[in-house]
Amino acid sequence: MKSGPDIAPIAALLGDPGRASMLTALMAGQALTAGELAREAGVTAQTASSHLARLQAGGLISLRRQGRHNYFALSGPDVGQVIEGLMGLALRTGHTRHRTGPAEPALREARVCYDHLAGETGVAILDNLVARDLITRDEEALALTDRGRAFMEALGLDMAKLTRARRPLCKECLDWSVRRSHLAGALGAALLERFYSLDWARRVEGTRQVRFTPR
Amino acid sequence: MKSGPDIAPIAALLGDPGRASMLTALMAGQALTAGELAREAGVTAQTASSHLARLQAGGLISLRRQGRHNYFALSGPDVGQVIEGLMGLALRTGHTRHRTGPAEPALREARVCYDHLAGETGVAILDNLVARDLITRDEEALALTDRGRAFMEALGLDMAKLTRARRPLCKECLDWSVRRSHLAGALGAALLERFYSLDWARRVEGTRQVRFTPR
DNA sequence: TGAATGCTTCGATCAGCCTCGAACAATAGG
DNA sequence: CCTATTGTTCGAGGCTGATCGAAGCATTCA
Repeated sequence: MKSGPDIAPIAALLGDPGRASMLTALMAGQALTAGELAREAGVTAQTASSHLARLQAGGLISLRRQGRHNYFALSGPDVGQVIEGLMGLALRTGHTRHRTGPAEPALREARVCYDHLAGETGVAILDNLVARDLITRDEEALALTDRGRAFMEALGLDMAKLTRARRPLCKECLDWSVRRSHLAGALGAALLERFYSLDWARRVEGTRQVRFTPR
Repeated sequence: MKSGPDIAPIAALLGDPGRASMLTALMAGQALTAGELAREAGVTAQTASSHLARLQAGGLISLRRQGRHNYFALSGPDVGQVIEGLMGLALRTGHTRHRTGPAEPALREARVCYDHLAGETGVAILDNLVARDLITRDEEALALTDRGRAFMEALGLDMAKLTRARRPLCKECLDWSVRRSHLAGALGAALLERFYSLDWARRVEGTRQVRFTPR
């Protein structure tokens, strides 16, 4: 009778607190070892191993063996998109985890959303780009202008390469903390990468925080 | 330690086959009674009642009592967005429900995605609008042109009212069947509504299918 | 080669919850 | 007022799955 994609098994994978913690940790975009993920989720190594095997079987994460370490990462940006969407839902429906922890203000300020910049800084950057007419935002839809393209090239981005990629260049990503959009897509990812290499920004080890140097 | 939104309880709500079926049925955008949802999910009324109470407690659906009927509907467009995202993930990771049912081709052709048009027809319409320069698509980001605005007004849409609404006017929504974007947002919803009132399209009772009259 | 580290598999336990039968409450219609 | 319809609550049964202890592989290092 029923047809089409079956969301229940995938949602069930996201529905366990341990697995949700692991996936949230992987939202930072970098691969983590099984041990790190176990500590992140607050479970023993055996339990984590079982969870990770299940997530991998479900196609949500990918495994890369390297010596005696097993590095796990999200299997694609779409996984991150769904998780961010769920975070927005969780916020709206009041499912917040315990009282607001100490690290939260910093996360609100600037954090990594899988592979691009999120938080108030991310939103501010997009606003700035729009104000300078480097990106047009017509009713929340984004497009890079010719001037914007030149600006990005001047910044050292290989726009031709970005355009060739199948991935959408500009994409809006709704921020669960600020409730406004920030820049995602191939351009968002490339920009953050460029910030790192220019040393305008640095990751805070082991978290999703991003700290900016005076710009 | 942990902070921020907690996605696990919400994902767990989506992770039960019965509840997933109910929510998928509600993706059609119209409110359904408890009995209809029970039939949709293939469970008894008692079981459905328990599921619905849980979904409501979780904030994913809203209840409206009307006589002896209880009408349930998704609590907002964001719920639909997340479900569509999960459908895309399910498709990519190969979680399809049984063999392709008889109704699937029709759903692929044209269906309702919460409140706007999806499927191959939806994608084709967006392509057409772009080709006629009524909407610009720069790297997958959408914006209505002045000509497009005039076109929509000529079609009988109250653009001033749509612009006033807080909801984004043009938004892209990734189609899980075609793997390309179709038009969502306030304009997408208004367009579908207009198709109905012009009798260019009709809903197939009890499904998400949309059948078009010769246009 | 032996020891240590990182991770997985196996087995057993236990809680959570999905399910439905039965009973109860509320509403519409005659 | 009585009955049919619709929906919820209660209780019991059954099953999946989360969890961890113990043991087994694989890899690195001395």
